[in-house]
Amino acid sequence: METVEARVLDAAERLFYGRGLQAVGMDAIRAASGVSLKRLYQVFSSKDSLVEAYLRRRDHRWRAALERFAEQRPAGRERILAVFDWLHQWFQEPDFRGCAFVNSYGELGAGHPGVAEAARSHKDAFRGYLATLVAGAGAAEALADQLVLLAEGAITTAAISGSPEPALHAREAARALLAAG
Amino acid sequence: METVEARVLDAAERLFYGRGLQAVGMDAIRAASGVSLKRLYQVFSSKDSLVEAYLRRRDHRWRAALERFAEQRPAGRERILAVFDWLHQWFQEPDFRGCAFVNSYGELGAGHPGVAEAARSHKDAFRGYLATLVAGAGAAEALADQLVLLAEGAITTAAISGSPEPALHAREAARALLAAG
DNA sequence: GCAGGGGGAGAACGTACGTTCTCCGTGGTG
DNA sequence: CACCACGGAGAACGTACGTTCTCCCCCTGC
Repeated sequence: METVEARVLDAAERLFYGRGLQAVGMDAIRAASGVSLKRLYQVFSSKDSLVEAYLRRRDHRWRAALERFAEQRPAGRERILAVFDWLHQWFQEPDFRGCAFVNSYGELGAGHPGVAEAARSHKDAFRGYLATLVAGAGAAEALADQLVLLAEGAITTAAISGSPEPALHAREAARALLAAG
Repeated sequence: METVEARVLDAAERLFYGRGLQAVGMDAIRAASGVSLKRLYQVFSSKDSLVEAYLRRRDHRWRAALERFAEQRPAGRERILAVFDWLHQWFQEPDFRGCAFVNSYGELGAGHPGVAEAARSHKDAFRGYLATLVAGAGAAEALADQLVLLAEGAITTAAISGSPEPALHAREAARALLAAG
């Protein structure tokens, strides 16, 4: 009873995230979703609008998954370190290929304002979440910016190196910064 | 008296870095370099080989510029912090658009082994350089991995946010980690 | 002056893609 | 049964691109 929109977005996410935006044609999404081109264009008026819907849904899901995971740990330092444990788990998923927003921004960047805006707002929201965790731990607000860099760096480095280890290095650095602050 | 190869690589770097790999056609490189398609294909047998030459040259130049800058500071902690000062300068260049290797890897990633390998070896070399700086400062080797994450995160965050500030946050975090270690 | 070869401009070719259109079958409604 | 609105399959259309080819000019060596 899944809706057509959901089936299309599932296929789009698998393909766009796995192979890049420009490398995936609408026909590949039709084949992967089983939704005819005609119907597909009734639901998403263009490839651009499908790309933006993909990024929007991924942003919500990614942050919800992170928050669900972190909130199982006690607020404070524990919960901050949980972010890096979650990254470590994510990096080990077989289809992990880095940050969808960084990849999309790097591919289209300028010249595609919708994608650039999606990347900016995703990163802003992530920083905002870290800031609430930092406040909850009673640490200096500047720490949030530093944690963002560690997480961001870990995601990119894990993608390129193909190893989940950067999450552990980032976790250790975060621990040291928390202890120093 | 500039060689044809250099003119082509200059144009390729400007266009590939500024707009992405797939968004730039060979004809745009011909127009920007003033080298005819025929000559262009005599020097680079395919677009793929031009892309790889672009990444190779950029890797060398980028690391050489960083090392030239850092070596003006005294070895030790000063020289490690200089890395982040150099990033801060880079982020303010008007055509800064993040890391060419991260962008290329995100765009093509799997399915293009030459690009993936170029990204891996660039990041390895950068980590290697930081490791020598860390050793020169007498700090624990694990610090190199943490500094990589800060630098990597700063590059990506600066690109998406459009602000050079992440370099300062990364510098401050590096200072704290150095003091703690 | 002249033959020949290298190079430039751009056409040509094959392919891929975003988007739309045509044609047909089907299932619900009187 | 007759009608029709919808949806599927895939052809069609316009464009863009990687790569090669054609044609012509100019420069060199004799």
